[in-house]
Amino acid sequence: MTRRRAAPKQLTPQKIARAALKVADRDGFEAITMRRVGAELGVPTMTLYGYVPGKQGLLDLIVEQAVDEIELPTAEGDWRLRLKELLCEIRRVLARHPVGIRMRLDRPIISAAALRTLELALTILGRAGFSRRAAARGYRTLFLYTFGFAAFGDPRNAEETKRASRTVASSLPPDSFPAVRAAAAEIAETMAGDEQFEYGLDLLLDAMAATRTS
Amino acid sequence: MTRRRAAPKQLTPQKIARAALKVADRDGFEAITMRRVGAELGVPTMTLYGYVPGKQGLLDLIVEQAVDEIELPTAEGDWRLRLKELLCEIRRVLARHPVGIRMRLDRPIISAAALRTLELALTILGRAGFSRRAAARGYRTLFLYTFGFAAFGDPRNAEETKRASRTVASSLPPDSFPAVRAAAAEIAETMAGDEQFEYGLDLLLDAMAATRTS
DNA sequence: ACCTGAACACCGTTCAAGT
DNA sequence: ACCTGAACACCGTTCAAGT
Repeated sequence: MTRRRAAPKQLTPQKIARAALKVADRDGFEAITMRRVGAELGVPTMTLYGYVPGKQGLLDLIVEQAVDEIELPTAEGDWRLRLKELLCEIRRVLARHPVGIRMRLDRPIISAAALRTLELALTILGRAGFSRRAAARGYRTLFLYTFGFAAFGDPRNAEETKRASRTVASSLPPDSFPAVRAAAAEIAETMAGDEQFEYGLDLLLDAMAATRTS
Repeated sequence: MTRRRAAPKQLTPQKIARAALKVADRDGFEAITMRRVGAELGVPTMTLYGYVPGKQGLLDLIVEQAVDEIELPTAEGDWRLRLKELLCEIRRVLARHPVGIRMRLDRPIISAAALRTLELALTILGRAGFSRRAAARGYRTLFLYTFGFAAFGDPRNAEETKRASRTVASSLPPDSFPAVRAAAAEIAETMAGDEQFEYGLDLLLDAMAATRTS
C-alpha cells in the first residue's frame, strides 16, 4: 500500500485569511498564531509560509478580509443620514471583528478598499456644500469618534458592563465622589449601546450642520 | 573572603511599576516582559514575583502609575474651558504613555484615581446646569473621542504621517477616488496635531452648549 | 524542486533546588 | 524561610533534512 500524499487543500492567501479571521473572532487577537491557523486548516504550520508572507502579512490580509465586509451606502440624499449609515456600518463591522480595532492601533489602514469609505464621506459632504477643509476635518472627527467608541465604549457584554459600572459607582466614598455616586444610574446607561453611540454621532453632526449654516 | 549578598535593592511594587513604565515608553507595550523589567532593575526575573502578583498585576500597577500623572484642573469658571483642559491633559498623558491606550483596550480603568476625572467632569457639567443624564452622556462622548484620537489619530511622527498621507491620496486612481485626490492636502492636515484634536473637541462642546440653551 | 519537521531564541510561570 | 535557576509549554521563523 503506497502512502498517498494528503488530498490537495488548494490553499490560497484568502482562504488562510478567512480561517485566521475565524480564529480571531472566536478566541481573540492573541489567538492568531501560525500554529493555530495551520491547525484550523488542517495543515502543518510551515505550509502557511508557502502562501502568506509571514505573520505580519497574514494580519494585513485579515484586515482586508474584514474591510471587504463594509457595505457602503449611496452618496445620494440627506447627508446626515448617509454619514450616519456609513459610520454605523463601520461600527457594526468593528463589533463583528474586533481584530480590526487592534490592528488599526498599530498602523492606519490605507488599502483602496478601506479608502473607499473616505471617498464616500468626502463625496457626501462635498455635495452638501462643505468645503474640502471642513469635510476632511469633520469626517476625521466622526471617524475617530466611531473608532474610539468601538474600541473603548462598546463592551462585548453590554448589560453586565452596565451592572458592574453601577456597582463601582455606588460603592465609592460619598465624600470624595458625590457627583459619580449621584449619577451612578445615568453613568451606567452610557457604558454601552446603540443609543449612546448615536447620541455622540448626532452631537457631532449637529455641530457640523451648525457651522455650515452660520 | 566571604561572598556577600548583593546590596538590598529595596524593591517595592511602585519601583517595579516605574521601571516597567520606563521600558514601555522606550520600547513599547510588547517590550513589557518580566525578564526585561527584571533586567532594567538589575534583579533576576523571578525576584519580581516577590513584590508583584504576576504580569497582569504589574500591568495594572503600570496604568495606575500613568493615571497618577494626570493633573486635574479646578471645577471653577467656564465649563467649556475646564473640560477642554481636562481632556487635553488626558490626551497629553496618553501621548506620553501610550501603554495606557493599549491597556484600556482590554478593560476599563476604574481605580479611584482614574474616577476622579469622571467626578470632576460631572461636577463641572452639573454646575453649568446640565442634567445628570446630559452630563453623563456628554462627558462619555468627549471621553471616547479623546481616547479615539489618542489611539487612532495621534501618530508618533506627525510630519512624516502627513507626508505619507499626501503621497497615498495623490497616487490613487483619479477615476475611482476623485474626492480623496482633490482633498489630499486637506486630508493630510487632519492626520495629526493639536489643531485637529481641538477642532473635534470644540465641535462636541459647541453641540453640548446648543442643547443646553435650546 | 518542493514540502515541512527540528531547532533557536523568545515568552510567563511553576516548582524544586540551593542557601 | 527565603530566594531564584531550571524546566515546561508556548510563540515566529530559519534552515536543513526528507521526499
